[in-house]
Amino acid sequence: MPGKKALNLEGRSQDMLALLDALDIFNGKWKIAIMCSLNERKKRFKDLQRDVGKITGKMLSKELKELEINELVKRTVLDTKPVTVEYELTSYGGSLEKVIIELVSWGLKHRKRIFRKGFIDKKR
Amino acid sequence: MPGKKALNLEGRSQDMLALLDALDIFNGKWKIAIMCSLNERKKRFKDLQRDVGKITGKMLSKELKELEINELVKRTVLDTKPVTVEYELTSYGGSLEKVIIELVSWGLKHRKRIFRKGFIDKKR
DNA sequence: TTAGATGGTATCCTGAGGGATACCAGTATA
DNA sequence: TATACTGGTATCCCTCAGGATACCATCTAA
Repeated sequence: MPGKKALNLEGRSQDMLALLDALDIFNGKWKIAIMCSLNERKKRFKDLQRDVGKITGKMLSKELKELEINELVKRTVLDTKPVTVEYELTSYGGSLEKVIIELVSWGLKHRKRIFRKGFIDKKR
Repeated sequence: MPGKKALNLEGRSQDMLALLDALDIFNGKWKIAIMCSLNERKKRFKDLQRDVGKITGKMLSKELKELEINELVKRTVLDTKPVTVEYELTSYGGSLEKVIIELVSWGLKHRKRIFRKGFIDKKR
């Protein structure tokens, strides 16, 4: 199939570059889940740990740091009896709400489909 | 979904379970990018390889197989001079379009933000 | 006193995710 | 003849993501 040469096909499209950039931000196993949990409301460390799968403290701490660096999450230390720390989305982090909503929405449909097919959820 | 109140005091919410399921489907470094590329139109192996980042043949092959198993992508072998293989989204795979659109859209905004801040894109 | 909750950090260690490279068979083009 | 394209496989190899575990200091409740 010759002949389709001269489109603006100089490698990857802007869309693809943008997507790869976005995916870079969400490397690691837990970042999107954390963002999703925080999208509900601000939460403390242990709340997050219970909320998100079986993440270890070390991993949660690490992922949160990276999200903070990327200005998606804000960390606030409260001067309470045992120190508590609150995590919340920044307004920039909030700009991910649509992505998260679509992802969750798809996940819900996917679950129904899986269950309809009779598969068993062994992992969680 | 917005405005959700159901306090789920015992463990993770349905939303979180659904999200974790969805993320499981997209493990690996390239699956979402592949889906994005195929969302544009059906493509052949080498087209995909050029389209998506610097993915190796081995990885592309592997990711495509997994997507096929999950019924997100359909593979068709064409009886041409050198055998060509077409990959396209299944209708189920197509149900991810909104997710992809939101992700790309966010990525584009993110790129602008990064460039505005004067960071340099070293990796691609 | 002991246990629990708070939010972490420091280490150790393993598996697999994934890159690099070579190779294959068939066709075409120069 | 030699090179390049098609869509892959087969190996080798190695980093590092991420799990397990222990630990820390402070405070409260039983």
